[in-house]
Amino acid sequence: MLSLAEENYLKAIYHLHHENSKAVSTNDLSSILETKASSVTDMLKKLADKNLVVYKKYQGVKLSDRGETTALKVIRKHRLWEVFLVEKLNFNWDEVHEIAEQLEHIQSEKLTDELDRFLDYPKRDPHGDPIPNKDGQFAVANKTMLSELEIGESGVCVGVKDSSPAFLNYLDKQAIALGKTLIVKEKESFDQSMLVAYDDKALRLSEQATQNLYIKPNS
Amino acid sequence: MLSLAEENYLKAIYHLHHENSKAVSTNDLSSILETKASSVTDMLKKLADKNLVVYKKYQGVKLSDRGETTALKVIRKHRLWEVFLVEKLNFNWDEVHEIAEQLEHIQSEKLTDELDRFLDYPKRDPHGDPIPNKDGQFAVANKTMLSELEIGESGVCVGVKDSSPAFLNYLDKQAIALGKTLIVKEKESFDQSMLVAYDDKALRLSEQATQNLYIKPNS
DNA sequence: ATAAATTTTTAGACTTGTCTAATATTTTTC
DNA sequence: GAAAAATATTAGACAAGTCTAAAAATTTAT
Repeated sequence: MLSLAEENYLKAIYHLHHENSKAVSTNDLSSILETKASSVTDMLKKLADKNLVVYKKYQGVKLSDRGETTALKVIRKHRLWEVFLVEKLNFNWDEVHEIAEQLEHIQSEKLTDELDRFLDYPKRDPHGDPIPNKDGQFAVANKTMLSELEIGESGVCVGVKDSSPAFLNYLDKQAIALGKTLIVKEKESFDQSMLVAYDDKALRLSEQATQNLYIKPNS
Repeated sequence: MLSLAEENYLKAIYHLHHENSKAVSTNDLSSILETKASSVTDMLKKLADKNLVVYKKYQGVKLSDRGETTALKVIRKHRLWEVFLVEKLNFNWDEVHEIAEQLEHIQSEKLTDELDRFLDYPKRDPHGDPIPNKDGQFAVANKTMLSELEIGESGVCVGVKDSSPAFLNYLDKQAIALGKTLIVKEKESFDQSMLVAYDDKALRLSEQATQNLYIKPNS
């Protein structure tokens, strides 16, 4: 039975590893987890003792199979609860992360599986992230960053990389939501901003924005 | 912002106080909370410093107004989650307590209130206990222990005092559920057991059982 | 390829909530 | 109303998870 802190470390290692698939550094973990590097080192030793991670001093860390399974269970719970909050309890997609951070640590396999059934086995959370099934498996979507599209290309919004309330709120304000179709009208080489068209209007998006919106390209 | 341990102490003080309305003893708390008496003393000092309880050495403890409000919020959440688990997630009434013990500590007023709405403002949890509203108010039911009924009297099951899985399972096995009407046929003065009739059958219940079933008497 | 900068680890300390053992207070009993 | 029993508190210790400051290892730059 893992502590809340241990589960949070495993989740953070999972996410960092899947961003740039190499061993995760102490500093990256400390910045994500908002702790000091020395605390991270302490915890990595403990997780290594429990065979949840593979850790060699000064070499970074990665999850063991057991660690990955555990991380995926926590992520599954996090995303299912997010769906619940949005679909059943009238939450907006920018309000759910913080609460799901708490709910993801509730221990009850039956609870998780019944919640999954109650929500009708959702495949994605409100931010477009895939929900692992009971066995930790999930579909990898065919998607690119909006910033990768060329002028004239179009696609459907299918997710966000940055799911901070600030970004999600900004998208709400621009009426950009998952499912909307965007067409790239211009790309400004000076600042990498883009002019995109949707819903009969056009909008300029900063590089910051286009590098955080996932698109499923048309064709 | 209170810790999980602090919330559990407040809840335990609340429950013990409402059983036999006098100041709650250190030993009673330690037995409910499964800790040592010395740990209880330590925590009571801390809660007194935070003005959540009124505590004088060797004199027992009771909740301050602020402490009672806090305890009622935790109890409200516990009971709402129990309703959710039974009504929406197919749990039996003997399975929900343990999970609700975890869920009751989730911090989000909006979550609690939306859950309340989603469940259509339930008045009682699956064990018949009242659910405090947003302001901490709840209806006190007109009920007595089954053991208090005389021969020939009848009433409807409206709650259980002991909500341990063992007792709830026993009731399930006897097909006794909330809402059932019971009629007292015999009372045995030797061991205080009772013969009760319901659903066209008769059953002998031990004193242990009759002292843990709440009945709303007919007339 | 060495010096400087960065990253990581170690050592020792603090907080929360718990424990055991010893002591103090209250309650019960005779 | 004293002695015995029960209850409660204090003192000191420990584990988990964190911190700061100092030391060690690695990476980068010249």
